[in-house]
Amino acid sequence: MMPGDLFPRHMMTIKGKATSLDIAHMAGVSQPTVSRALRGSPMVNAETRKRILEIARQLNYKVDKNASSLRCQQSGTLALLFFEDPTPDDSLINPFFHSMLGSITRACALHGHDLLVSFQQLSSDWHADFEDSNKADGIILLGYGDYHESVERLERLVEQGTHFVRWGAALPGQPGVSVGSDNFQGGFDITTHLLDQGCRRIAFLGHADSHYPEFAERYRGHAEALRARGLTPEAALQHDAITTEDSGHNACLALLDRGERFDAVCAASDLIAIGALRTLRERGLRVPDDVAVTGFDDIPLAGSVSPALTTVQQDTKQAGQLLVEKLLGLIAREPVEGINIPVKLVVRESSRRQAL
Amino acid sequence: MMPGDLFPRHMMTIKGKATSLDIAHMAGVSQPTVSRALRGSPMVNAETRKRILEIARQLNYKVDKNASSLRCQQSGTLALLFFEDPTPDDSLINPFFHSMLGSITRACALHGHDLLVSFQQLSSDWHADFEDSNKADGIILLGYGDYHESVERLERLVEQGTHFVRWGAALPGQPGVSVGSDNFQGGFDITTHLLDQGCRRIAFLGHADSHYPEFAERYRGHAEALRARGLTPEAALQHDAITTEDSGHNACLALLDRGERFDAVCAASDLIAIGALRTLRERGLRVPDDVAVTGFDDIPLAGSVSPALTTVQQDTKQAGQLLVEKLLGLIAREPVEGINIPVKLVVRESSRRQAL
DNA sequence: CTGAAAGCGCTTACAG
DNA sequence: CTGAAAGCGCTTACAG
Repeated sequence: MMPGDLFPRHMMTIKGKATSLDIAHMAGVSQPTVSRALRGSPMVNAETRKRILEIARQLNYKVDKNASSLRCQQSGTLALLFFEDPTPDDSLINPFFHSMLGSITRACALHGHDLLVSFQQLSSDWHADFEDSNKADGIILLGYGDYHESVERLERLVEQGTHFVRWGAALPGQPGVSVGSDNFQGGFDITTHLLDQGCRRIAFLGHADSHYPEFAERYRGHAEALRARGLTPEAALQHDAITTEDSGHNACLALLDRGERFDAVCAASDLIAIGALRTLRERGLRVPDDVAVTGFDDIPLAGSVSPALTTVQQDTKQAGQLLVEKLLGLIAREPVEGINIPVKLVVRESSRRQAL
Repeated sequence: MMPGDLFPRHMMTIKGKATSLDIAHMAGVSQPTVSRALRGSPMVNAETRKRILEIARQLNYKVDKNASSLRCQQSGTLALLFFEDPTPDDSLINPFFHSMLGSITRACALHGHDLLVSFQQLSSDWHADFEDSNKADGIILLGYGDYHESVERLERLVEQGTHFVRWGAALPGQPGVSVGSDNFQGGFDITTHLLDQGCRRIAFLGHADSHYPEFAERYRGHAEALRARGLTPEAALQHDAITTEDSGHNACLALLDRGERFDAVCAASDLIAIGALRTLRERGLRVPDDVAVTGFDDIPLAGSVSPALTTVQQDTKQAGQLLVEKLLGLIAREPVEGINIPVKLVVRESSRRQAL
């Protein structure tokens, strides 16, 4: 170290944040060597590295992510876009997505990535430019809504070469990579369970068309289970509903007011089922004795409502992990396929008939 | 434009993302002019600006955030750190925090900022270096837990000059800026309500000491309400609990097993109250007739459990907004004070006595 | 109103 | 094993 050269740079920046150049001066090495040492490069002398690391620790030095991201052209950050349903009011996010958020953040942390979160109105232009601006290396799309309204934008993302995965039914012919639950199997299993409980006329609450592919798959499983027992699905027993409690409440009400008779409600989601529970309670119908009720998702609420809700559990932990891993795969330009994750039937009181 | 100079730069980068230099070449201006035009600087000729904007649109150009953040030394990003309670398992985040997340993301968007989300184990070292690495301009801390365990780290953040706000009881002598609910008033109001319903022996479920300042404030309000009616708070009627359903269940059970008699449960949170509801149901006690029950938070579940839960509503919308605004104030080096937000009593069936 | 120059703090060839 | 050089893509004085 040259006497006249003592820490001039460091003296100047001591007030602000320390940079790798400050450390270089203090350690008497060049700035690239500091960079190498901090990144654990093997081509740095062990003692030099130790000295550098110690100084960095003392100065509470942290690598400037903007600089390193700019240089490396990748950010180590993923973006999560939540799409909200009609309710643009406060904070009524589907509880199911909350679990997903938890597992996604955890999976990101596990892979050393940070997570940007953004809520989107379905209608508005997607704020999907996190990748374009190099703030994120890829995007996770999460949220129900009319599939037909989003498919065009998905295609544009594919076209632009944006790295993204979406949570939803993984069906052939969709743009991009999807990770979802095995909705068909879930619908099949829970309907079979209702049949096993002696139910014969099962109302299905939830959209059953291509606008809502996940619900449609659940309905397909539902119908298949009926047919497997020699029953015929009746269109009159299906009523559209989106995944809110109110929507479920209204759908159940509509069927009752229309004079439909049924001994079970197979709801396309827990929130819908909880809305139906309310309708049935208001009408003095006992659950499960008069009408058995089932949901889908196994949100935390499902076990706490009264009667506790039989439902299909989605494996959110695995889902979050897979979403992150598939996305990282895409970013690494590996071949990536969509997947449907196995589900699990969870039987609780809402469908347990006393007498068989 | 010199003939020999036609788009050479552009030709080279047309495969990758467009940069401001590409646009400059195409528009026949210098790169700084492009930068100015895109940022809406008034010192750019209107026609030039128009031409530049059009080219940028065609190329789907987005400003590189890493470059601009590096240059400007600020990221336009805030970080949200969730601290989780004991349950390191999956995704059991307090539903109350979910609402907060919603309102915080919305407030961020409103102020043109992005949000990084990270979950922390309380025990581990805080991953609070988002600001040190220039990934975020400031940090929002969110999560219950033992205050004594975090206060030291909060002090270190203050010392380091980190910009942060935390959600929690805003009490004198705390390090940093806190935004919280008026927990004292909430505890006072809901206890007064129980007294108005004819309750006389009210159990309080939740920690009531300085380890959990928010709960302690609620208890203080509770005790004050009793005294205002000439009653004396009894230590035997208070039982510690953290904000989980299980903890509430156990606390209520412990009081019953200990032989305490009470005609109301004033729980320090909705989750605790819901746990208590379960205990009471298991013991064959009717709510509200035998025991009235109240919570605190007004999570979505509160209105859906049976009987629906009387509780104190925290204004999460305003909370999220204030957290973001206070933090932005700190970042802008404005003087910023903590605040306690007014709360609202929400009366539902769980405390409505038939006969007064 | 516009351009040439400098520089934010890194990482990565390249040369030794 | 280490250093000098270049450059990632911006923004901001500075000069005109």
